[in-house]
Amino acid sequence: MKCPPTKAAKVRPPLQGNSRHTRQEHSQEIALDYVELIAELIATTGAARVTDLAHRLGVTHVTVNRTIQRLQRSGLVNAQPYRSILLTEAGRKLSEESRRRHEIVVEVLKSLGVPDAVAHLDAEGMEHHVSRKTLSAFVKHLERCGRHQPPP
Amino acid sequence: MKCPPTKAAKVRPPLQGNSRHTRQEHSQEIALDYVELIAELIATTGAARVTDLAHRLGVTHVTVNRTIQRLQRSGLVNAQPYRSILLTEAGRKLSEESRRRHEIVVEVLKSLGVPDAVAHLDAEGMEHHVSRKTLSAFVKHLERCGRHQPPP
DNA sequence: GTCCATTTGTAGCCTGTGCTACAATTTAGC
DNA sequence: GCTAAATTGTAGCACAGGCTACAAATGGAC
Repeated sequence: MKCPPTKAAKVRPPLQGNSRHTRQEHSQEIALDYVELIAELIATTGAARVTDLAHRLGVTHVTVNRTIQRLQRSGLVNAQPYRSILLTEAGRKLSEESRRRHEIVVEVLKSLGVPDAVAHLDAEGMEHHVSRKTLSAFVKHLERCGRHQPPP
Repeated sequence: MKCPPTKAAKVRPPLQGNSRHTRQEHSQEIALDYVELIAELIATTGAARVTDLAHRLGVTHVTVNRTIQRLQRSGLVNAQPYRSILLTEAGRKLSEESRRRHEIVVEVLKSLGVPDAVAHLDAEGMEHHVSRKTLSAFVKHLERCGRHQPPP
């Protein structure tokens, strides 16, 4: 025989210590980037087109296309062939949360003396790794500093 | 004909805006995690074994094995079959840099009121996105706070 | 020295992201 | 309405990271 239950199907590895970057998290980060950018494009230009996304993300339209397909499968966007990409309710919610998070991180970086431009660039990468607790600590810090932070 | 130079071989896309997460960066992050962990294991247990790495990273030994092969190709580690993994000079240097960066991020988070445990977890993800300039702003901030930060 | 558990390595599969090349559709010009 | 350019979609490749299943080596117990 070849494949017995193998000891209770090996439920899942223990995942002790740091178990982030499970590839799933990586694609989740990418999903957030897309959703955020789609929201921005719709807000500023009225539509989220594949070419624009590709341009802004620095990838080809093919990559965008396939990622959009994946996002559609997971219910974040609503895309029909040859038409502008729309966000679902879930996608819109996610984009707003992501945007707020992004702005908070930027404000915190600036409050620590990081130059504006750098703060925006770095926040883009960091924001996906800021946990709930850290985020709330950030908000409290901004309140202490008397800095403006976006409403929840 | 099928494949003319296609307009100067299309040197590279413009990459305007945010062009991070190019998959290359992702694997670079993973490389840093490995190198850092290898250094830690060697320091604490005397050897970096595949199984330990797998355990700590929350992946199977197979994944570790292949990643190690990749790291060896890029000259960061020195691995021989069935023997403990060693860091090359480049790998050691990278791991120290990474470690210092990690500690700075942790200290900054703590100085902002993030609980210890959370700070360590979040720093792990954030540290790879902290640019040189932001890092130096962090160091200055820690000096202002009178917090201890690791030497360069 | 032999046997068995642990550790390490290999084969082969899936998914996700990147690409080039090419096909189909839309849009704009006429 | 027809044609050409731009946009979007599809096919098929490469590579990295994840896995299971299985093979090989190492290291102790005896």
